[in-house]
Amino acid sequence: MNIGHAAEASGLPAKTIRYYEEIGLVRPSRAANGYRDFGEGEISRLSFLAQARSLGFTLEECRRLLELYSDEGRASREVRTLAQGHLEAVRERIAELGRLAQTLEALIDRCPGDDSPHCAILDELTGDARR
Amino acid sequence: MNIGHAAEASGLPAKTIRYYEEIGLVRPSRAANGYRDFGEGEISRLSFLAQARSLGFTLEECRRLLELYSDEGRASREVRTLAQGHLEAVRERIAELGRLAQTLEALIDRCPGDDSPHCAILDELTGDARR
DNA sequence: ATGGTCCTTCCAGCCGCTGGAAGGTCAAGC
DNA sequence: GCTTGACCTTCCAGCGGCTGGAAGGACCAT
Repeated sequence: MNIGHAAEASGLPAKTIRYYEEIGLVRPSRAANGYRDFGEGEISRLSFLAQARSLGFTLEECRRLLELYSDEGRASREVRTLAQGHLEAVRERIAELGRLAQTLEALIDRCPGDDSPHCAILDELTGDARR
Repeated sequence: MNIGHAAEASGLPAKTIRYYEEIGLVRPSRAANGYRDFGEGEISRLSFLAQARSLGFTLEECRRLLELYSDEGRASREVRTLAQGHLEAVRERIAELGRLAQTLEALIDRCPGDDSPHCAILDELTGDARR
């Protein structure tokens, strides 16, 4: 299976697959003509990566997840802990963005949004927010 | 005012200030010895940038905000629109991360997290989620 | 033989910095 | 006057995770 088909099968762009090979996440064999040749196992890894990435795991987390995936003797605790950590990071990010959104909302509310130059948003940015 | 003091005054690292100069967000003059020399105006711009960045505006948005800031004839509508767009982007990101968190939570709940190798998270990633 | 579609490698760029190397400048203390 | 140390300068490289493009080889159908 060459890279084009692997891309179609896994849902990842060919460019991304080459990149994943470069950083050692997949190791396709090579055909006589130099083309990459993806077997079942490699396709599985690629699909796995596509899924894990879509859940927001970093590539390093993906690397660890792949290790656990191919380790029959893994403890599910390890997977869970990894996922928990990621979830925690996502939640923190959400909280951070939530505070941001609130601040922005408040500022937008106080900006007239008309032809006049006065604007609470600029006031905040310049530190003229008092008054 | 040299870059070290400008950094202290604005709250931005000196490296960042140099970078901002490189991309044309600030234009400090130079002293005879080649050192950057920041006047009041430049310090204001740096503080403005620090604030705007902390509200999550991209550097391109910051550039536009600085333009509006120094345009006495601006219409506050323009600032508001820019901020609205940014807020919208933040909200979308929050929604996206919220969906992510929910999915992760559900998966984590279904993973025993013990010594056994079976794990709903890995099942999801491999596409074995049915059953 | 020709054309079109694949594949290969390599290099560069996105964003917003950040680190480090190599060297110039300045102020204080001996 | 000389050294030390803290500043400053430029330049280059790297982070994550790709993405685009150029230049050239391979394959397949006509």
